[in-house]
Amino acid sequence: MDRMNVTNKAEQMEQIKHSQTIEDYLSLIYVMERDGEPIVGARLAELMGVTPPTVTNTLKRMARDGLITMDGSGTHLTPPGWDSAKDVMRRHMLMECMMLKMLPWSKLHGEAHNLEHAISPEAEAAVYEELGRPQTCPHGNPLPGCEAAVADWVALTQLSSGEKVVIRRIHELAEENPPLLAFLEEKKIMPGAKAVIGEILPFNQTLAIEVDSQAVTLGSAVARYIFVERNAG
Amino acid sequence: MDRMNVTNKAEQMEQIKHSQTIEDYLSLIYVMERDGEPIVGARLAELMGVTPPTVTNTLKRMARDGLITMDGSGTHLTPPGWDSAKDVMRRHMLMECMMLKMLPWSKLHGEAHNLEHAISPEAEAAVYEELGRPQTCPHGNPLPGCEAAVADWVALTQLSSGEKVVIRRIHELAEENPPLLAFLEEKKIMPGAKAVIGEILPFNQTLAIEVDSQAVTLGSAVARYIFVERNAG
DNA sequence: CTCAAAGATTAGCATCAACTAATTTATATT
DNA sequence: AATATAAATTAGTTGATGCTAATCTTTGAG
Repeated sequence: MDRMNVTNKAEQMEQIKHSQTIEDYLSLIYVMERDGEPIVGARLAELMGVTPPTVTNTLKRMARDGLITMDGSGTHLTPPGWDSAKDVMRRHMLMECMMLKMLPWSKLHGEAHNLEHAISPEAEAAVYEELGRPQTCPHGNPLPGCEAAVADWVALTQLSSGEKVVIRRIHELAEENPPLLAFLEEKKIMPGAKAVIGEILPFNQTLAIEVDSQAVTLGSAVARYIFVERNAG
Repeated sequence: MDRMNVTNKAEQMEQIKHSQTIEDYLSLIYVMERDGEPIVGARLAELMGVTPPTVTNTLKRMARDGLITMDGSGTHLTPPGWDSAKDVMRRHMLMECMMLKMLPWSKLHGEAHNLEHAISPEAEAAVYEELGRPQTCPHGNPLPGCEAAVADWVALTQLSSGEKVVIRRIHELAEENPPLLAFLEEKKIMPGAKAVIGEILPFNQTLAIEVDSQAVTLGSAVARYIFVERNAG
């Protein structure tokens, strides 16, 4: 009896461990669901670098294991799915923070993508404390539960020419593109950088900004994923 | 032509990536080969926590992939096998060092056992520099190429009653036993601790030592795996 | 309303890494 | 030499994760 109670408590606290593959799917679905976007298998296939049938199979296993539901209303995380997904996301972001002093900014995501599957809950907690309980990752994305910390930042695409801003956040889905991250780092488009909005050319799907006295023209698909703080100098 | 040369150079430098399972086998075989012990499949099965047929199959794949040879003279690492094995060992030990400030000593090995498969060569190099190019892991085992740093330390089983020593090294194979590590940590039998050899009872297969004013009796199978510095009391 | 593009699924296959059950091969010990 | 113990292997199975080829299903434009 006593032992059963202890076990039950442990199960409530500790996260069930999933395979690396499943954890990767959970991360992607988490971001999409958090942002209110539909879960499209074809999109997952692109982001995961696998074929659509592989996604179908994997999502079936996830549904079988109670992580997601797939009905007429689309694909959605279940409550246990949310728990596991938040857990993976937090590990991912803390691993990015941990490696901040070791690696260039643009390589943090890739490194953390591997480390996130390997770190134990105990080590994760130690890192969290060691780093002063961060609310965002080095790209400015919020740790699960800290969404409020980023709520006021707006996408570049919502701004007008001439506005002065501070870069605050590169969205998770942009992080999935390593050459883009390297480009942004080279152009110093990173959290904390001051910027001025330049020419906005909707017909050309571009938006120019000046960062560090250097003009950079961004495609709108990228600009959509860069969030800034307004009225900040 | 130029591109091929570049590729070849890269292959010489960068390590070929193997599965976590194969990396785990490589680590164990590395330690056994380094110490001149024969590679016995049944021993690998115990240490890996799998059944003997699984070991047979896995070793076959490793031989097929050119990591080991299995002929009349036993099982041995090939030159590429040595390279990959050293690479895994170094990553493992550096991950132990990296987590030293986050986790209790007895949990470093288990954590690093997971992280070792996840860290990139670039991050590994950064950690190595950050930590001041260590020669041993927190258990006193030598990084590949640093064997000389531990050559003078002797096993507890080779000492006589009354000798004053400093604990220097807990052998890799002892690290595979988590309860043992917890026991050693609790008894403060860790690198750096001063100790005095107590009663040696060969017929009982025990050896007593005093650490931190506390007497501890060790089984000889454990004592064999603890190395100390002599004449350092 | 038709039809092409996009998305999802089915069917069939391969590899890795496990397992059990049974067998074979050494190695030691009387 | 005979036998007991230890080690290794063979055969057959499973599940996760991938693939290709082919086949539905939507769904958005005309």
